[in-house]
Amino acid sequence: VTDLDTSRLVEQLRANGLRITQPRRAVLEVLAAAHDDHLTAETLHARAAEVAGKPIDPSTIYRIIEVLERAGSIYHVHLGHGPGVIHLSDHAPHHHLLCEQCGRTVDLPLDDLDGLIRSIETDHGFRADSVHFALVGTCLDHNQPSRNVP
Amino acid sequence: VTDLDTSRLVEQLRANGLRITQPRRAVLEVLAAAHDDHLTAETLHARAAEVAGKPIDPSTIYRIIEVLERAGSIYHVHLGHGPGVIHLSDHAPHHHLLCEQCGRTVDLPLDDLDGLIRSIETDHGFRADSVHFALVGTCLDHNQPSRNVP
DNA sequence: CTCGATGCAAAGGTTTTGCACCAGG
DNA sequence: CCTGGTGCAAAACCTTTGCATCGAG
Repeated sequence: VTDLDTSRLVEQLRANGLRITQPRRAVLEVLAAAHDDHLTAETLHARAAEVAGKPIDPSTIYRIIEVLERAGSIYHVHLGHGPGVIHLSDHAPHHHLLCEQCGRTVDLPLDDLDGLIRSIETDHGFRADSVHFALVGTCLDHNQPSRNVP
Repeated sequence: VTDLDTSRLVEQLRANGLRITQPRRAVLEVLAAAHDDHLTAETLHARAAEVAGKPIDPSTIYRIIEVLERAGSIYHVHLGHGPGVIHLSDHAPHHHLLCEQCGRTVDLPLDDLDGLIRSIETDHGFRADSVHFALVGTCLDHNQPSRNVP
């Protein structure tokens, strides 16, 4: 499964005339393995370096994120106060409930919001990006350690 | 109206045992005058300094924001990729449609979302902050390829 | 070979923090 | 007065950029 995901991502890069370098391959493997996790650039950096077996420069990670975003492979959004988070764009569409207390994100199935988003588009002429949605608030127990917000 | 707002904010500070200093008063006046604008810290800083008639240090602004947030007077969220935005917490509840192309926010009436927010709370144990809502997407005037989402 | 991609280093914008001094109550 | 608040300066934090070099195709 992970290998298939990686190959597919590699194809997406090739289709855009981009080179498959070692750092890029490592990033793609990490993303494919992360499934629906929301990685920060820092986490992605650390994991990719581990996969590659050698250090990768942070700036390279950010440039790869930019390239992948333009290629349509990933999304990158700032949900709360902390760093931006990244995930593959072709996962099951979902939204994020972001707890401001602990920074934890809870996934919300698309259909919970689908009707709303549609009506906003017709009523307000605003096309909501269905995977970039974040609803900020507080989860019931906000004592958990956070990845995104201290 | 603005004066009343300012006094009320001053009372909120006093109630929390906080001192009414010149920079704080200036910030409160700016906030009261801003109505439902979504100020960045930088804008707040500039306006407060103007109101005070003398320079205020940026760090002071950030500390005031922190204090006001703890006192419950204001909210402070990061809607998109840019800096955080601030507004009073007791304005007419509304939500934000944030255009990623132009950064413009469109207000969305509360009742469009009220049912949804309620059902999220019961279904997911997540209390959405009804004034902190941001739906990221693209407004009609800017239906072009995005920097973030091609 | 050639151009795109990387590493390094430095700077960018936003926010936080340490410390000595100032001023509100 | 006396503690909380401020200004200043420096750093922390996340991210971007310039430039020389490297390596994929």
